[in-house]
Amino acid sequence: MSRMAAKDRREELIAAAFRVMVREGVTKATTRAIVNEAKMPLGVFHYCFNSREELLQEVLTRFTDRSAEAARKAFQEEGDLSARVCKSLGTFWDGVELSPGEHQVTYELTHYALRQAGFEELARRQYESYLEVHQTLLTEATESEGIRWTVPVPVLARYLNAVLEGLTLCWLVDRNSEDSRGVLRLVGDHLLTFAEKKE
Amino acid sequence: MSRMAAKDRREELIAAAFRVMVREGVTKATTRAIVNEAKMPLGVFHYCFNSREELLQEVLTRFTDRSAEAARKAFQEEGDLSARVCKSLGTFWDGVELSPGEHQVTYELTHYALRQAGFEELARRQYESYLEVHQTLLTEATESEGIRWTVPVPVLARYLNAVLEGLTLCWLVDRNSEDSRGVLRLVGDHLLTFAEKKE
DNA sequence: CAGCGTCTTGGACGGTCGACCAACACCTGA
DNA sequence: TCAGGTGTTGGTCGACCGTCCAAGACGCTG
Repeated sequence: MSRMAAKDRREELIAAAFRVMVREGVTKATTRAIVNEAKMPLGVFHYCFNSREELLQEVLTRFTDRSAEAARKAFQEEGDLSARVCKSLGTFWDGVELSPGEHQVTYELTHYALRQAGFEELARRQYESYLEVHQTLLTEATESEGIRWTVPVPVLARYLNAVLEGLTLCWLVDRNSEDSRGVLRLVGDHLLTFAEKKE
Repeated sequence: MSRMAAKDRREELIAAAFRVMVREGVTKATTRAIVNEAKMPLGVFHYCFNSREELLQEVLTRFTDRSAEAARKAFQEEGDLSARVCKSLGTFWDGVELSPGEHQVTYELTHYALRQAGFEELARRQYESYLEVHQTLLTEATESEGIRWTVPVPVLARYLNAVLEGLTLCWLVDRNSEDSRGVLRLVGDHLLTFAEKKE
């Protein structure tokens, strides 16, 4: 194998682990499966990582950041509040249907973290990040649209997060897009009822 | 060990597996952990089950039935529609906070089933059951309250399922009861806006 | 009592896993 | 040039896993 800095190999291993997880699930992402995906000999693994858990930690935080980034990108800037909410939800959902595996893995990682001693904090950070993104976007809308929310923003954020996560999970199982989008419309309209013109 | 019919041992093993999963997670429920929990020698396992997967199948379907039963029980029969919806959601939530482990396992089993070749159908049946319970209860309310829903019942059922599952998942991670109950109130009120007096 | 299903048990097999290590190859700077 | 830090490699270790089996114990029936 051509010589490569340990740092670079770490990144490639993380990317390989990412692919394996999306394709086959978290439990199947063994050290051997990962180095095989990266086309590296097994010995490389523990030269770059102290343990498999260290890799998993890294992957989980990247997934979390990735989700947050995707959510932020889904947030539309143009049009009136109604159009923006509708578009944002639609864009989020397109992402789900486009890459179901990635979303599936985020759930698996959460449950893995909840059961792994010393990993609970990572799961907590994951959901803290989710909620924070929703809060930020809700608050941003407040300023740019000249409205205020008639319900506490943390509650609204949790509501949105719950619906989106629950809906995604259900779709991952039964793939019923039509009803799912119906729910999305329901929630979008519902959200608008909490927006009140300022003054 | 005292003599016992294979059928009875099966039930005890299923119950033991149930306990191990709730306590330590699905992946930790190995054949050895299960027979140990049941205080039986290892050999018993494959005398009662053809494979570990056969046990898991059994446990998953029981969990599914159990959830459906719990949901049906949470459905309140007394009072007007508003009080019933409010009480039902409250009862469901009390169940979540009372036994988080059980709910956590249902998610783990879902994701396990989605990744296991030949098990996808079980996961599908699980969520089909969830949705069906919601539909049934919504339709029941239709008749006993003399109303009709202004939104297709399957969409409403999926909405409820999504919120409850997503909210539970989020709570399992961050244990924020206050905001969770706030969301529940939001959703309860929202649901009522879809009820329309008949004629 | 003998015979025969049913149940019990401890041990063993092959496989996979995370982790580790000694030996070697390479590159750089003194 | 050569010594020492850095990267590479294949093999190996002990642990744990699901599964299987032989040998025997039990209890009913004829």
